Amino acid sequence: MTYDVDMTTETRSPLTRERIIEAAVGFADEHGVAELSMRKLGAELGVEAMSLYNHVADKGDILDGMIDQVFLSMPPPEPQLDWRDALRQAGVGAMNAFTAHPWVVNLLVSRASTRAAALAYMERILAILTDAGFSDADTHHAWQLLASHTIGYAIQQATNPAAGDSDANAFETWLSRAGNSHPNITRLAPLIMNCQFGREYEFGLEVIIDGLASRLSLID
Amino acid sequence: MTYDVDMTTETRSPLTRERIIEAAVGFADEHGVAELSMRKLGAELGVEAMSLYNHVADKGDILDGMIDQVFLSMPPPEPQLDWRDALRQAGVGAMNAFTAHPWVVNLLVSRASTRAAALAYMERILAILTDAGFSDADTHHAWQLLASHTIGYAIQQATNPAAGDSDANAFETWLSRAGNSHPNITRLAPLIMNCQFGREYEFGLEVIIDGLASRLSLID
DNA sequence: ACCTGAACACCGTTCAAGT
DNA sequence: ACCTGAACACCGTTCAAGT
Repeated sequence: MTYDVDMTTETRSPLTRERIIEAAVGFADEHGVAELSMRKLGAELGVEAMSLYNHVADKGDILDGMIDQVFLSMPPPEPQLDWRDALRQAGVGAMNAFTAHPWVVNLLVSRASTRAAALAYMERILAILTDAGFSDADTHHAWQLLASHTIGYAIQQATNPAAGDSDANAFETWLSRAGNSHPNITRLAPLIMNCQFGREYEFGLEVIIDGLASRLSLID
Repeated sequence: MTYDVDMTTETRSPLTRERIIEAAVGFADEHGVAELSMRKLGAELGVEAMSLYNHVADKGDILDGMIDQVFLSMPPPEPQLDWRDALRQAGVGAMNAFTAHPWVVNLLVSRASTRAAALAYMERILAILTDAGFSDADTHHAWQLLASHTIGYAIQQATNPAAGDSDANAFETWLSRAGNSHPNITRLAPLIMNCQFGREYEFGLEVIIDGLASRLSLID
């Protein structure tokens, strides 16, 4: 005895590239990107691994799509903002996305591919700087500095020795064993273990923006 | 008929953890860390893959050893230096090591393990800052800022869209297709493609050191 | 003590076969 | 047009067997 209405079952919508990438992002958020495999992703979607190849070129295509989706989730800065506020908003928006999806910095490094969405983000920052009056050379310098700062903090956060359950333990056991020969780390251990990366990031962002502003004031 | 002296053959010295890691570093320098496998590494050493397990715990043990070796290759800053020069020397030394072994930033991100050699590097920087007169909180801020800057540039360099042979082409073909909607990237393309990351890094390092110095002068 | 072959459980991917 | 099972070439790793 069969029913016509099987809309109530879990897997209704047909497979698409979009749905596959969405599921991959969810899987990576939950289990980390290292655990992601075609077979597991297929199972997540109620399908065999080989079916995925009807909608994506290969696994790399999925990983690229995941990078794109994270960058697309960063809201564009509101256009009426002062360039300082625009940079703050763009920076914090990127940092938030990297915090929500820590695996993306791993993908950015390991794939070394320039994704369209990442270039769109870059274009936004370059526009802010150019409109603020920076020369081409200084706009490029500033982009490098801002991008490095953001990526650098995202990585510090993602690889924080004192984050996670087991890692905090690992850091403490290392301290109890090697602490004597590392007096400064020992003394600063509480600060290191309770590091608020978001605040550290914003502190550094202010330093950089101030530095850029003083450079701009030299010109006009 | 056998000879006692087989010192002339290629594989004389016995297998050790040290030799394995050394070979792994050389392999990664040449082929990239993604290509590294136990079987290939064994072949490189004239031995079956399974023999490696007599000297290392597992592949992760090798990867950790590779991280250690890169950090150990960074020379400690000369002790008599002014703190600004000491930071410059430590920063440039780290950047040079990351340039010579671009795969290490990949390992740092993907493994998220805190290695003893990396902590020794951290201890050096903390000592410089503390000796210069920074408070504990500011020493921690400064470490975060300097480390983020260094890691960030290393990654920008390792994933540079205009580096390598095929990637430069990829960036140019992307430009010819999407350049119209990205006027700032198009205008700055020559700067982007000829970016001297080492110089960009040092430019940013000076900005950071100046910012730190002004913070220090507020105190005394 | 150290090395090895065979085996196991996993990969990404191809391809002929199904509907 | 889309999904599948079997297969291929590769992983990391274990283990009993060799010397």
